[in-house]
Amino acid sequence: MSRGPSMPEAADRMAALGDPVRRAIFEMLAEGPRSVGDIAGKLPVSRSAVSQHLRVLSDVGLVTHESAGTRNVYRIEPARVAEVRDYLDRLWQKALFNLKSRIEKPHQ
Amino acid sequence: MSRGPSMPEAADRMAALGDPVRRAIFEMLAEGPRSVGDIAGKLPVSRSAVSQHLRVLSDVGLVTHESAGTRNVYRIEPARVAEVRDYLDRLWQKALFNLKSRIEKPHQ
DNA sequence: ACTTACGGTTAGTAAAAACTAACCAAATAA
DNA sequence: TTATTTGGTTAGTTTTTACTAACCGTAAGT
Repeated sequence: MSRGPSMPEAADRMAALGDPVRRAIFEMLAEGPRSVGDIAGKLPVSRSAVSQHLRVLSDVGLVTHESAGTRNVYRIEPARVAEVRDYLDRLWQKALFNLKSRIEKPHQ
Repeated sequence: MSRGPSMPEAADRMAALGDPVRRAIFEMLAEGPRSVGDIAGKLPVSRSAVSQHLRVLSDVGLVTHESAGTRNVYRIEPARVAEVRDYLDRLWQKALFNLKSRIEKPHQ
């Protein structure tokens, strides 16, 4: 398939959502698009920190941004969220199946 | 509700799955229950590291263990995985809704 | 009893991640 | 033009995290 050197996958997005501040940012964006300063105003970290967190989220494709004048408005990319959800759903189904089929037969 | 001081939530489980080694362990366990040494044998980290990772996964309830003699067999707790999936699903739905309803009205 | 296999815990170290402060650039307002 | 707002970037520090090595306990085998 030869995807790029480090095309972000569901796993990378999971890591991005692992940080509590980034989760807070992400949940805010789930309510609707917001500017950087707006987000920073509601969190106990500096605007710079928020900007860096948004970069991480952006790198894995979970959010996109669009500049409106001097402001930068970020929004969630729902399709990427769905991918992470589906990744977990597959693991969940697999775990369910493998627990049912080999009950009490660890690693046979 | 007064849940304990640090009852693990979906968000905490997300953080636990943020580490690549833990994700590898978790995906192995999705195939079926395995012992600590067995897992360590297939990963480029020490048995001690695996033990510590399993502790993290165990603390957030994503896995459980059961000692069989001198071995300790870990398995996935599917219900907890489903909770994380549902957490993401709610965020996804919310994001979808809020993008549709207020198009081009950032933070109004 | 001794030995081996298995795994949790601790101490200490190394690596990664998050944060603030300072700076710079671009767009708007005056 | 000059000042203000907004936000990205960098440098440097602090904090957190992951890791190995060494140790200890327990269960089973001999």
